[in-house]
Amino acid sequence: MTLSKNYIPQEVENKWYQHWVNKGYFSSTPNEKPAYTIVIPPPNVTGILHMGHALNNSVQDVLLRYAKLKGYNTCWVPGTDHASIATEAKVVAMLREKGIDKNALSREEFLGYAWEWKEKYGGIILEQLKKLGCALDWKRTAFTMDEDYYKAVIDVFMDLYKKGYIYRGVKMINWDPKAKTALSDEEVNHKEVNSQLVYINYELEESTADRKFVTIATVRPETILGDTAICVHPDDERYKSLVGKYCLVPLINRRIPIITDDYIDMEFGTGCLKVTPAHDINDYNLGLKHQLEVIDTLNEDGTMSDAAQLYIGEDRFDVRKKIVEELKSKGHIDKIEEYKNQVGFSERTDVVIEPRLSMQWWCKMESLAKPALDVVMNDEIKFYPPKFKNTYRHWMENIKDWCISRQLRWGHRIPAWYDAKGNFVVGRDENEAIENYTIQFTELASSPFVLRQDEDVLDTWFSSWLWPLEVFGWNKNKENNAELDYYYPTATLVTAPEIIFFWVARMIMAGMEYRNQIPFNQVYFTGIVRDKQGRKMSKSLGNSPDLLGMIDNFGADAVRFGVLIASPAGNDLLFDESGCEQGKIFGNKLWNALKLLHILNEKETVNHVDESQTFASRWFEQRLLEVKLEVDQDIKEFKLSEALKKIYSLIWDDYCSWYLEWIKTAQDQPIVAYNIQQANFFFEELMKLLHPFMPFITEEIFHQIKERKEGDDLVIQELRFDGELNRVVLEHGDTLKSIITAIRDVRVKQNLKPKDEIELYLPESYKSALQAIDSILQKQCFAKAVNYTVDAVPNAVSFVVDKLSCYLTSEKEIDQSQQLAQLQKDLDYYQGFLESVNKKLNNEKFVQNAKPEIIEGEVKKKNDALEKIRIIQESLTLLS
RNA sequence: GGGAGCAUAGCUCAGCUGGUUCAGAGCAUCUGCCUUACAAGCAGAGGGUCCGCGGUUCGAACCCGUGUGCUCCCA
Repeated sequence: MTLSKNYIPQEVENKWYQHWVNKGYFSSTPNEKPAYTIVIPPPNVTGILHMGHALNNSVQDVLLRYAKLKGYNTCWVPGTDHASIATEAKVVAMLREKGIDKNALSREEFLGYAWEWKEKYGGIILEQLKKLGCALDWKRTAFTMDEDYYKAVIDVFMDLYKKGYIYRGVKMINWDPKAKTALSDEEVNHKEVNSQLVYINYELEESTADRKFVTIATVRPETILGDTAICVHPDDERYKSLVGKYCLVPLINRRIPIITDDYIDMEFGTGCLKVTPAHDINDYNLGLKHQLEVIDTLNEDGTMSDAAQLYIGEDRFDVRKKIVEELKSKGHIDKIEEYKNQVGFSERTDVVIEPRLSMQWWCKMESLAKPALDVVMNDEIKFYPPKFKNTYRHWMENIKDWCISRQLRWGHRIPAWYDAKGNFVVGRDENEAIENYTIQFTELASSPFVLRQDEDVLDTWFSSWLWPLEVFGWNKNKENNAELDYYYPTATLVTAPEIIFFWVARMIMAGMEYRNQIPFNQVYFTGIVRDKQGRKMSKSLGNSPDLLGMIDNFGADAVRFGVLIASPAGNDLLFDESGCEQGKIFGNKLWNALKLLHILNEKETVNHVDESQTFASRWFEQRLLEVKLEVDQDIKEFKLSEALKKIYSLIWDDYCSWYLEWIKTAQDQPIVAYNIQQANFFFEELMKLLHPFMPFITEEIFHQIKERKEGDDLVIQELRFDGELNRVVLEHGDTLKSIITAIRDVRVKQNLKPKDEIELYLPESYKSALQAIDSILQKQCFAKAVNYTVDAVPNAVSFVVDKLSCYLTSEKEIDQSQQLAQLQKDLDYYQGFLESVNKKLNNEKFVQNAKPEIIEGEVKKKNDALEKIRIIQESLTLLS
């Protein structure tokens, strides 16, 4: 086998993904092993892969593949969400390009186009997840509008309606004038914007000598056309005389009363509030209280309605400008101030939300929320990081009824039917509705009647809250559902904190309501992906990098590396392409280690004759076990970047820089059989450990280490944790590394070339411990000999490693001054250190209060420092 | 307005129950090396008022208070 100079990901990634899928490695069926289940947070069918997905899915893939390594029967369910508002917007835009108006189409025609669109574009993101290497069980791919899923959503609606949770009612809702639909509170983003606070004079009906008008302040001057009162605080001395009188709305001269309410903030503006019950939630409540008229001056598309009297059919924002000009020219403006205020924007269309009175379907939340709150607060479901428990509790304790209807066509159509008079019944289908109608409205049903189904659909989250249940056929197979029993509750949900209320909370509610079981054991909230400047990556900013381009450029493994290395548990992630670069370079390092192994495998082998020849392999075996244990713990705590860093360092530093160098032999020299055998074994183990993070290259290397039988693939291997850690061997390894590094440092400082021969002297007292490693030392340091001595060595460079005083001699001249300076520096350090330790030990209070083991430690430190000072002073005497 | 979090090397971040495994890692920087796996590399090194101030303590990056700056969530 000849290997290319560098690793070329493009040549292997597709091949292995195809192989894994063909072999069915990702598809799971219940068996006797424990299950480890993840359901993917279903991306929108409109979605294409962006950084958020890359992070989220890389994390899930790591967790899943790691669980596989630990012997679980893993199942990761893929799928997509129909995303009613986003998809409908896409379809409408597509139709517009074709010159088709949505409103000219029948419902069926529109849905025809929508399905066509979904079939064409809806699977793109899933294909992209394959590129990323995600070990998804494709046979289980689900869609929230699949036939069975659709039915489950309708059945849940029916059930909650029967339980009295779902009702119909007129309330102030968030209206999206672009999508022309109601939104839930969670779909509204509040942003601070620069506005103008316009002070407008309303003429009094009965003006007096000193007062002809009242002045109100508003940021929405166009809404004055819907005003039905002016309200002041009952205690406001300025306006007491006006209460109960009337004034006139400018331009239209509507006569409106001046009322009082202690809701008014006397400090804000002029202390006079214009009341527009149709267009503000607070004004609406005031209106209810004071029985004010409600005048809806806006159409559903955000233009002025007939009721506005003026500017009919013109857009609300155009009117805002025009009306100010008109008010100005007619002398109604007192002044205009710059003002910052919070404005709601639609999560999906980003247009300014209109508060609007509207008849909608609602779901009562209180009794659903209670058990869902409990299971999180008592840690039955664990949140990582736990700080999100607070957020969750706050929302759950202040939960409001959920507006579940949307004035859209793409989605689950509300299963309610109306007669000509507006009476309604619910039913799974028309027949059931008719049946229910004849029961509920017996008299009306006795003469011929026509039922018409509600035109609206349900909120998308009203379907996705069933995701962990219905992907396993919860509603489809109500009885004896072995799949659901086996895979549910799922193990881990990996998601963004942004959808904690939208989705996470509601899945917990659905799980508790319908199975009295939590839907997942733990929730890991990933951080928000930001760019180098710390800005959130978003479509609108256009600062999300082109992921497929990056995968083409660096390879999927490198992109995963770049994302995961920057992803500390629960913190935001500052993404920078240099991480991918590092991943690519790491891949290349692995490739080169493989090449060296090939070379070593070709060598003649010899059996070892003494233990020091196998020390390297015995040491690395311990390091490997040590890191496996640490990584295992890190992954349990979702410290994925920590885990990856440890594996990276284990491979690059311990395996490549130390271990392979230690066992390597000169070109014409044979290699110790035990070492080369272990080197291969370790490399395989390292590939297993790294595989969850970088699946492609590890699989490729696994197959390049040696010829393998059909079906002997890395992806299905299990990780071994053999034996107990031998700390003595690890310490010896550390000592060995320290001595080698110290000698290299001396060489640099003394201008000794790596190949200038030296002779090494180590303390006699450590002979028994060090002899096991001195053959490595000799080879690595290019030492002619390793000697043991009790005395200081003359004409030598001395250096201190741990508690060892070492000397080396060379043919070449030693630079005394350099050596002197170094020793003096060391001496100063240790004397300072000793002083600080003595300070503690001489402090009575320290000795009284500190724990015994701390004091013991300080005494030990003191003795170590004294020993080192003695050694250094001895060397100094020798030099001078 | 209410709540949560963050501030440690030039950059990105670790740092558990207060004590030397405490001042760390990676990247970047500097120096020397074309040493036959790897110059996408090897070897070595430098680099910090642990945000400011005050307190608790024998002892504080860590605990408490306070100020400043930033981020997020909710209304």
